[in-house]
Amino acid sequence: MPTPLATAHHRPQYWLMKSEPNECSIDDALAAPDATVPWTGVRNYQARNFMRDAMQVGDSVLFYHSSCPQPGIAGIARVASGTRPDPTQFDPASPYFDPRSAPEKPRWLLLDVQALRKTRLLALAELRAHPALAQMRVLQRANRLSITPVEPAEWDAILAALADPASAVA
DNA sequence: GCCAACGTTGGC
DNA sequence: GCCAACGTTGGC
Repeated sequence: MPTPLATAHHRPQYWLMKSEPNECSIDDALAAPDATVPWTGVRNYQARNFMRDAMQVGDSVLFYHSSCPQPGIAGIARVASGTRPDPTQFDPASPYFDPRSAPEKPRWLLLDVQALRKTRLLALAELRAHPALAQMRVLQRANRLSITPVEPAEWDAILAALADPASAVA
C-alpha cells in the first residue's frame, strides 16, 4: 500500500515495530550501547519501503513484542538513524541470509532504533478491546507486517492507556 | 503444534 | 502476466 509522502505534513511520524523478545526484547534494547539496536531481519518489501521512504530520525516507535507468550506493546522507542544495508543478508550463518542479495546491490535495509523506556505490557487483547484502536493497522486480521504506521490519535490513546494505572492488568 | 492468511516464487 | 504451490508469520 502506498504511503502518502508528498508533504511532510502527512508523513507518518508514529510507527509500531515488532520484535521477538527472545531475539531482542525492550530490555535487550535498553541494555545496548546508547540503548540503540540495528533493526536487522526485515525481509518484507513493504516494511523495507517504510524504513527507506517514510521513516525519519526522531519518529516515535511503539516497541511491540511478538511471537511470544505475552504479545503486546512493551516500550517506547525512536528512529535513530536513516537506512543502510542490513549486513545479515550477506552472512550465510545468519537466519536472515538472502543468497539472492549481493553487496553491490543490497536488497534489504535496516535502521537504528533507540529504546527510550520500558512500559507496562499493553497486551494485544487490551489493544483489541480499546475502541479508539479498532482501525489500528497491526490489529487488522492476519497482519504480518513487522513495521506499521500508527495514527496520531492511536498513539495518543495508547500513551493514555499506558499512563492509566486503572487500566493496567495486574 | 495448528492453521489461517498472505507474500513470494517460478513454471507456463 | 497468471496463478498454483510453497514458505512464513504469529496468535492461539
